[in-house]
Amino acid sequence: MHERQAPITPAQPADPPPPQTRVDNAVRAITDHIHGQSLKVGDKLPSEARFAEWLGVSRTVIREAFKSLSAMRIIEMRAGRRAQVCGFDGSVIALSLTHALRTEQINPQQLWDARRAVETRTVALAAIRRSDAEARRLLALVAQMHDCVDDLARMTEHDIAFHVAIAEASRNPLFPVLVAALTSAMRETNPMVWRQRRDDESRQEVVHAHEAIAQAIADGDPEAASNALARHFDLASQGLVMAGFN
Amino acid sequence: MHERQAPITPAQPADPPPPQTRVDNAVRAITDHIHGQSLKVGDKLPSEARFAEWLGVSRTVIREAFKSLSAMRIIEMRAGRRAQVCGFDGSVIALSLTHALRTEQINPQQLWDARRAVETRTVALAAIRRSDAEARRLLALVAQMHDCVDDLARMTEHDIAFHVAIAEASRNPLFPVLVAALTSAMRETNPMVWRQRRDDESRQEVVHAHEAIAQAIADGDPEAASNALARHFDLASQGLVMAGFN
DNA sequence: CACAATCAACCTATCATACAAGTTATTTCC
DNA sequence: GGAAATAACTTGTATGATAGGTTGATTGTG
Repeated sequence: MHERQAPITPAQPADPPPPQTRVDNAVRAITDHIHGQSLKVGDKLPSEARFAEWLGVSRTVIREAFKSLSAMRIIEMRAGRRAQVCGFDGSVIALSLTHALRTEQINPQQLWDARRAVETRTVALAAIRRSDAEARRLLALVAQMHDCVDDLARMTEHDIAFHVAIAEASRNPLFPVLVAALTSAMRETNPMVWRQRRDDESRQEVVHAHEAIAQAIADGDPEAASNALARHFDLASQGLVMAGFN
Repeated sequence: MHERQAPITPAQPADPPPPQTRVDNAVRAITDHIHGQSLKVGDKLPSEARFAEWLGVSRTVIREAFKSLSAMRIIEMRAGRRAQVCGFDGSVIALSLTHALRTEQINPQQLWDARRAVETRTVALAAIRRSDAEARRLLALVAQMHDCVDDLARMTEHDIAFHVAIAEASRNPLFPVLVAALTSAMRETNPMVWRQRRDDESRQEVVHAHEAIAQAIADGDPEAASNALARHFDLASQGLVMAGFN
């Protein structure tokens, strides 16, 4: 009779841990190299052949290891030149989330809630830390949104740009990345929500919500910014329900 | 004289977009297949050979595409059996963040701030939505922390488990993933912070902060939970400064 | 000497083939 | 009918070859 707390995460049927392949080892060796040599963004890695020799495996193995790291945007590969350490962006996270959405492991509602958590902080920080140029830029972005309430694609891009711009003004490089990832993962579901707002008035309402956020940030009022953001997200949530997500 | 708004993101030297390789195409074809066939977690993919035939490329190309997707945990590969669609977990995000930390694209302070943003919401939601079993579990986890203030490794694992458990109680599957990712990315820097707290008293202080959070959640008091969390993060921030990050 | 064209060396992208080893479905034997 | 042997398939790795991109050195020229 084994005592054990009911685990929240239902102990998976526990496939025995997949045996480490040579590619796995190579991946570790390569990341260790990057870390060990303190390589920074843009630094070049040794060639595939070199690693193959060092690790005593075929180039095939190194190739797959490189590709793995390239997929995770840890390195960047291009024909002819040596791989180099890659800059940090949200695309991996975005892809991961997109896949989770498509396979119904999470739903849009939950994604919006995560955005709410993150952006509640970014707007507040932005209101405090934004530069004047950033304030102007936010207002300009909102102005542009007015012009494309009927162009779904452009609207979406402006929307993403707006929220990322706020995150940038928060002066924490992690936030633009997270916001970009969470937002762009919604690219596939957002159109359905937007289509719920048929009349112009209803659409302008959304733009006005953005306007209020931009204004509050420009005013340097974190409280007002949070409130405006909350209103924006409530609108979105309302749209989600109308579109049949819940 | 070209007019243009000063871009916040310093327009990179703009390498021309890397030409699409066959592997890139294969990756897209495979994800399209998953999406198109509405494959769900655990579903099997066609064999590498099949894809190679369909796309008219060598198995090498498909292999690297598979490995890419496997690195992003979109599929899972194991010798002998066909690849299957993979479940969503935070390990990709965690790896991405770890790499960003190591290459000094972000710093621990910023990571903590992102956690603060996310967890401020998870504790509040947990206080509202937690089941009784989850409340008991949280209190039990804290109790275990008392016993290992001198065992850095166990402490770290308990700490992560605690915060993830809260995120699970928030009933949004995205949150455990995000929290796990953000938390475990700190595995490398946390020890340095912890070592700043030499005396037992100072360490118990940290445990007590956790205790307060768990109690507030058990009491179903979101306000108190947020406050307790804020206190916990202030303590951590203080530790970061002592350890020389800022 | 500066500068541009040329070339050699190196590197990645892809292919074809081969074989070992792990999994799964089938068949065979008791 | 059930268990063991086996066939068919699949992934993991190796080898060797070639095409095409990149880079830096060389060379020729104004």
